[in-house]
Amino acid sequence: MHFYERVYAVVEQIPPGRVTTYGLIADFLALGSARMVGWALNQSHKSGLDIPAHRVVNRKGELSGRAHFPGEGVMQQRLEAENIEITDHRVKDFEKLLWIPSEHLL
DNA sequence: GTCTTGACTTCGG
DNA sequence: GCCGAAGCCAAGA
Repeated sequence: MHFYERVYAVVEQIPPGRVTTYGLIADFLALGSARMVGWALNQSHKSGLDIPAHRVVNRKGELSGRAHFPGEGVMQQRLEAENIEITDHRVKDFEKLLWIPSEHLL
């Protein structure tokens, strides 16, 4: 079990309409570095798995990973499809929609 | 083997 | 509140 497989497991648990951050996932899995989460998700498309990576944003609620999606604006569209409002590449009411792994997973 | 590069975060100024 | 620097750690060159 590589660390990125655990990242996928957590990301898959994020409920639709909610978001979480790289740092929270890194902390919950004790990865020691939030960058590893982003790196893991970068590999996710390669794994052929369907990971809802659009629900993972940086600590400010910005869609920092949008550039790595297949098309332009794909990340935002997927979030809007879950009733999450995006303004200027940021999640509206980010703090309210924030889903904290440690409060829901063990 | 070292060096660079990040879908990041925190701290000092 | 906004920079710049540093810390972080796994790939890829």
